[in-house]
Amino acid sequence: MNNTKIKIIEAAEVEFAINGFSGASIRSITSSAGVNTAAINYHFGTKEDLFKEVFRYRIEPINTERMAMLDEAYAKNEGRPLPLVEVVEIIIRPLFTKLIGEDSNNFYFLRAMGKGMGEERDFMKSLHRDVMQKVIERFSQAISESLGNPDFKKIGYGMHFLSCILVGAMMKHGNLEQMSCGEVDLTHTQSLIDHLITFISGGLKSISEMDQK
Amino acid sequence: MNNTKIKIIEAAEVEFAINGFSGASIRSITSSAGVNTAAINYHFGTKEDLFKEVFRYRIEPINTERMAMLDEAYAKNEGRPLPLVEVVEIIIRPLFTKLIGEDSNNFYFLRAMGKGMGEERDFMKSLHRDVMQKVIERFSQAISESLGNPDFKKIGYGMHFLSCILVGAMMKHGNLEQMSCGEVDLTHTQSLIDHLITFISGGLKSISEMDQK
DNA sequence: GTTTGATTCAAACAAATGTTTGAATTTGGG
DNA sequence: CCCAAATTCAAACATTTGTTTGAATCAAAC
Repeated sequence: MNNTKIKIIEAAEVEFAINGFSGASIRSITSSAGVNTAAINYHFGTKEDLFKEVFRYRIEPINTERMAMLDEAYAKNEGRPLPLVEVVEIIIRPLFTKLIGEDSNNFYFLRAMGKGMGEERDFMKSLHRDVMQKVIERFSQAISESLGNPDFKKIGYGMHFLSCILVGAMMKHGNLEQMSCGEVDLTHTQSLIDHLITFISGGLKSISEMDQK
Repeated sequence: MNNTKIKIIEAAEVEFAINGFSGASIRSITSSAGVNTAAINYHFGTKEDLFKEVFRYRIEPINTERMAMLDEAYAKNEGRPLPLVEVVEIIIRPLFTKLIGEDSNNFYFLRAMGKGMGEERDFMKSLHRDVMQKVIERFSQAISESLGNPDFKKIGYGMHFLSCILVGAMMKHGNLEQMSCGEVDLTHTQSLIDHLITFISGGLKSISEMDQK
């Protein structure tokens, strides 16, 4: 990919992370990328197109890895249902570790995407559908199996909470000054991942064991 | 409170809910409230001041009720640690039920606040600190007791996830067209509350039982 | 070296932004 | 009824917004 395009994408991640889609401006992105104001429209089309490109540029390798890891785990288990924590770990780990070391924009990317998921614009909804739907369906199925195929409504709630907590955690990850709840240094990615996996697995298990009403 | 002020607050909730703080404009709020463009600046000061007022107007009664419920539960239990689900329920239930029946802006308010919590502007950080800090500290303590006072770091993570999941759930609550994961009708508040309480309690419990490293 | 296509640039575009102004209107107490 | 304060209003303010334009610059192939 073009040099200018990459500079724009990386600057855009930072701006989108801090200010969200609406709050980030073309000029703040281009000036911090050190390119001309018109460069975004020339290379990407519109501001929305830029956001989509940033989203895809980062999330697609993550989703590819997730799918591959799930395939591999199922192969190793000869098609039997996987332990719940294993499935949850496959959802979470690539999200936080894939980019570490490759470049340092990782923190910003997660926050940008977390905020983007909250946007209710049409382009964001269809982007989410295009990029995430297959992955969500696949992992819903895997989690359902791990939990012994409970009522499907429970899986729906579980996946909803899982996505909520990931969006929330992504939005705040790496942002040290963030509010919430003292004491926790959200830049310690490894510890965050461990606790996230434990929390989500425990939550899903509890829901699957709920009394039916 | 003045009639115009209330009309503005209610219109602002809707606009902030759909478009976030940056995405909502003074003119869209005033025109859907049926008041003059200058009314916001006259009655509230700035756009930020309006957001703060909306936030306080809704969240303060909720927090008052939360504190009262916690006091009452402790009194009934003669000061002994409460069951975890009870504490979690006190955090969650007032958030979703307080406004139901009183008016129908409830859904919008939750989404507006959920998105607002994601804003990284200074005014939002200090607003959060002013309005939420005491409540968070109090409930951190209560949850810690319910879990048998585990390592404080675990409570930190737990409260972080709890806040993440609430923000995420609020952001999407009542927004039917939302993405995420089919099958779940997020407007069925009662069922959502039950599942939320179960999920969060299960997650917190799992974290408290984690191996120390 | 010339030519062709891709890229960059400064400048301008119209529209939307939050806020202010000062005159008009409404309100309520004396 | 009158006055003074509070409120509403249309209009304008200066910025900022996303996007477009057309000339200038660059790159590479012939």
